Amino acid sequence: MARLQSREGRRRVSHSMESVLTEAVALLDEAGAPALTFRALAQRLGGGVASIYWYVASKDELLDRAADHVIGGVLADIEKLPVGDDPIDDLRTMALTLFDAIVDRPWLGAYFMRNTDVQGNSLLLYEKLGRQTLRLDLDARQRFHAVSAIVGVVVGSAVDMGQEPPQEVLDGAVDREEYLGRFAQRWRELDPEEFPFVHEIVDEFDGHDDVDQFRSALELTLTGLRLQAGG
Amino acid sequence: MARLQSREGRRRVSHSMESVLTEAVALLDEAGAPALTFRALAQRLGGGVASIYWYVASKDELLDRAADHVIGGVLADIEKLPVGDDPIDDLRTMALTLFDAIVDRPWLGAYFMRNTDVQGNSLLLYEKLGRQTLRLDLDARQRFHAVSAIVGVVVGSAVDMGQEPPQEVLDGAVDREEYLGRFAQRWRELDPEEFPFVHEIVDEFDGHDDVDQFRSALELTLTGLRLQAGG
DNA sequence: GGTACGATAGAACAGCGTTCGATGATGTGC
DNA sequence: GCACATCATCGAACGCTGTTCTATCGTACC
Repeated sequence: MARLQSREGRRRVSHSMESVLTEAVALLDEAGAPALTFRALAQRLGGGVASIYWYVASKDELLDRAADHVIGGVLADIEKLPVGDDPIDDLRTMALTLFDAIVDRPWLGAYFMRNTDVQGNSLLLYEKLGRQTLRLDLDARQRFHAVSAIVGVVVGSAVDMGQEPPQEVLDGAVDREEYLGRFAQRWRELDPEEFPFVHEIVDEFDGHDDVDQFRSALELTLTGLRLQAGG
Repeated sequence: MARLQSREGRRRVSHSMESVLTEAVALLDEAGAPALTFRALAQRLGGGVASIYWYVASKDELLDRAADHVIGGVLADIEKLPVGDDPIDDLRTMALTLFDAIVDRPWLGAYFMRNTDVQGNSLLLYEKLGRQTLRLDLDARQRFHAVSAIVGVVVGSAVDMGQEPPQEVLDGAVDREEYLGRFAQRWRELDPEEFPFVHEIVDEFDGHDDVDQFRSALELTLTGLRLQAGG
């Protein structure tokens, strides 16, 4: 795709929507949201800054499309999943797949399903989730709310967990374990009379597993949903 | 508090942590996250930009503290609530109070409970929520997960709903109703064969009430929790 | 009254998203 | 083979941002 030619002057590089999004996501994955700048992206693509504006109208649109690009991968994974007997089991599997993608990409939460005009994959994923609720004994409103609830749990948990850690963790100077441990330590020093709950759960918090935490939250919602659908 | 004096030169203005946070939150509430800049804040306080740095070390810390400032109000509201017989009913009320505060402040979701060192109110709120779970028949891990789940639902729903609308809505040129209606219309034009679920719920989506949506999501989680606690 | 310190502020800096105008490359009609 | 419109690219500039530097003011204390 890259045809470059020059009489003697500087190179011209030709991109494509695909390559722009791929490199944008790569930047985000490698160094987090602040690393995605038009200048950094242009350098990676070997071109000029303004060229990117031929593909997207703004940084917001770039992130919308980058998000949808990632969701495309998630969607492909989800479509590979076997269809089970129990729609709620299928919902759980799909939610977990989505969670895995978001938890490593805190920026994704804020842009998921933000503008379905340019986010065809997100809409398809939404449809895929919703289709499971069609197999349950619910009315339209309950179905709408059910999918919203599941997406809410996924996004909420992922945002809560995946927020950009301070620089020291990103650098690798301090690992996540130790970072959490510091907070735990601070919590342990609180007055037990004033903070009985914090003391109750501090050991659980210290060194806890994000996926476990998410699974539990999801399970509560799915249990509620199952009950609503009549067992 | 504001003592100003000058022989003939320019005024000097004295602030306070309180006034800095109050004005910061006011800016955020009036015009959204992008409106909070150090220059805008300084002008509002009638002082210079660099003065703000005497109170906070960075914009991140400013937002951490602003978030906690708002949560302080939420906490006060929650402490006014009567203690009921059913801890789950109390959890619902508290979650709704928290939701109300976050839904109008999308930025809050991202900064809530981010750094408990400077967010004493958030920690107190977390404790308040958690204390309800102490009245339930659960183990420590379940309690930890329960509170995480509730916070996740609140933040997830609020972030999903409250994301900064495009400029036209913020200006008031287009109201929220119409903005949602546009998406609904686009959805109605999709192929019903390919998007059966979207068609099923599009009327629910169109003109839906955010609070209803959140209540439903919360109810699913609370139902699951009640079941987990043994009815 | 000098002096230390709490608090304020203007100016400058690097980096950001975005816009502008110019220019290279490409495909079409003749 | 050549003009021409269009697609795509790019460097430079603009206004804005968070942040830092350095200088200064005002107050309380000995």
